[in-house]
Amino acid sequence: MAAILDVAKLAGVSKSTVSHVLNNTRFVSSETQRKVKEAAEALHYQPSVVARSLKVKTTKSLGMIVTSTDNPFYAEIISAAQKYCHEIGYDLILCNTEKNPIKTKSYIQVLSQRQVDGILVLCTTYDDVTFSTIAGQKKLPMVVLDSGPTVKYIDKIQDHSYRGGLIATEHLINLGHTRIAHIGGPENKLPAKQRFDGYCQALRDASLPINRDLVIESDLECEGGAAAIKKLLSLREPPSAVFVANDVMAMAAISVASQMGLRIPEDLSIVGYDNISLSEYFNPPLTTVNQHISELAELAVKTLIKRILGSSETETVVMIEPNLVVRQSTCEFKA
Amino acid sequence: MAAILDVAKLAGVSKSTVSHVLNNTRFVSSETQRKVKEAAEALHYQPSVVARSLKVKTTKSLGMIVTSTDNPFYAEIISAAQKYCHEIGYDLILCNTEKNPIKTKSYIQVLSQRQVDGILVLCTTYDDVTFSTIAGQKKLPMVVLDSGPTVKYIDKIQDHSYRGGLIATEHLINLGHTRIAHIGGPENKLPAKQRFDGYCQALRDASLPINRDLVIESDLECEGGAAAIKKLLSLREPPSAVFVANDVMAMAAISVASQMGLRIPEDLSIVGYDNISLSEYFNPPLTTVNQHISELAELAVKTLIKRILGSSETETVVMIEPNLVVRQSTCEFKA
DNA sequence: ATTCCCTTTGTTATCGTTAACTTTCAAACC
DNA sequence: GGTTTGAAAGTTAACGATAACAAAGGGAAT
Repeated sequence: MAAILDVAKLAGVSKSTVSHVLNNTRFVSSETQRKVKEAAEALHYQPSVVARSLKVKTTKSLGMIVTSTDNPFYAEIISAAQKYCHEIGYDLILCNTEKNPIKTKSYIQVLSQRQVDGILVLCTTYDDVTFSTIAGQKKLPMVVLDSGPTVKYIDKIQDHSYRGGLIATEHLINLGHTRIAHIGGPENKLPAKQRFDGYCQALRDASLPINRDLVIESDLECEGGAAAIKKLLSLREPPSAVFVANDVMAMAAISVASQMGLRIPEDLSIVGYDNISLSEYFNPPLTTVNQHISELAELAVKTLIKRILGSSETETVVMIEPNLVVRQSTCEFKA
Repeated sequence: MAAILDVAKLAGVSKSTVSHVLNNTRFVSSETQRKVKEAAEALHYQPSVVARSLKVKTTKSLGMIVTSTDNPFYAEIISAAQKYCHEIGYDLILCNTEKNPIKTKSYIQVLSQRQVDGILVLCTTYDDVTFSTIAGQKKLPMVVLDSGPTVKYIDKIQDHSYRGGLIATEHLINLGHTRIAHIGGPENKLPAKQRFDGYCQALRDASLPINRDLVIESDLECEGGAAAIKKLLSLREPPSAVFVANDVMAMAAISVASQMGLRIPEDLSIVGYDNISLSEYFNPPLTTVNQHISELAELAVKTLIKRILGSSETETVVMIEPNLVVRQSTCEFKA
């Protein structure tokens, strides 16, 4: 591949002139500019970002660490983040930890060796203090999306899950339900905890009892949702509605409830959480809490970039307000 | 960040010795090894892959160009590809073209400037001859997954969509259906065309007529699937079964058919294609053609690496045999 | 004691950029 | 006419690794 020196020779100028015309970084006469551009064109010259990175000590690349890239919720965040990155001239290196702390550690090392300018951390289970240590030690900007406690050196963007849990449950209450179950995520994950708290608050506000038999802590995966709904439906007095902490569990729940002969929503109302794009086309279309996935992702990238560009304000945590989108998996309670 | 020279100084040896012990690339006395390792440890030394890349002219990174990263089928391929890449020490730079040729071009340029060692192209609509030209010109290894005609310089991995279309349709025929519709993908995409061909062949084999009213060319997205099923169901003589060219369209089809009062599968059997992980938990669980997504992705990466490592055999196209997984969205035809 | 060889480690050019520091040259000024 | 000034472009030292080449030193062979 042609290097800058080749272009310089062909154009009959020095390397630095080529660099300057291509980067518009100092005045060059239009005649020289023309020659340089023609030479670059003729040689199909592509500047080497690796050489450039070495010199300027910045790679214009970001790492993204995710527990699972094929879960639709994560996939949509990745998609939105990547899209925004490209718009502002950054590239994204994708890392999938599969909930494995060893892999997580390995990815952090890889990204650090690749000298990414910053890291986006999405809902990983790696112990957050370690992240903080690394962020502080290496001065590697990080922002956490969705999960993880507030921690030093790391900004955080998440949806306001407490509000989400609240409005989801209120919706069910307003429909006349009183036995409302909850299938939650791992309670050591903050958003899951907050959704549960919102659920509890809504019940309390309505003077409804919080029945521990009706809340199940699960894993945010289909399998967990399926297992949880089976448990709930085998109760002596099963719920008439359930608020599920994410869409894929909600879908699985609907699927197995249907298999068991229940009609959704007539016999059982279900509200999910996330508003992944498939929820609109589920059977029935899913009533769910909209997390504003792309806004979330975009804001995370923006925040990270700001940090990379040198902002040194203390860590911020931003919460995005969710809203309920009512579709057909919920309806009025009929005794 | 500490550089190799810092380590060398602290250990009291030369840069090359440090490099050699860290890379195990020539004999170093164990005493010296110890000193070097200790120094590296003490300084939290992380070698710079950008400097290394500049010197060795290889980045150990791959680009992945995809039309849409949040479609579950693509998301699962990306996930599998990324996972395998990491296992063999490569990193993945993700690029999402959103079917936009301008973006595609821009990504190719970005990846080339980043000196990725190779590119994985997934089902993009960018004109394939251009890809071929670039692959040949820049000597940038590429492999195409899923879509795109066979073209010079580029290996291709895909599932055997003709067989998939055949077995899906045979399944419906064996269940006694005779009015079998097809919702296909864009016919300029080879796998879509092949699935349709398989469908036709199965009908012919069973001496069933191929009814043009019953086949609809769509876009492989939910919206398209929804529109297509509406059209089919408004026919004077609607089908009793439909073979849909991918899972998300099949899901959308089931969803709207249900909304219109049809029971799935009693009133309408539907078979999808892909076997995305959600299909198992759809309502009802989807009968679908299993594309062996992770094998596909892994084989693509393997093929690309082989090319990168210098294999110069002529372009290969590998087809992976699909299989049918029968779940609950299909059943016997009852008049 | 000189030479040779082998083991172990050091020196240095290089990869392709960027940018600080020079240089060149012509017009303008006194 | 010589100095100043300023515009335009050139020289070169990094950036951080790798690896080809070189060298030092000790033991064995002559």
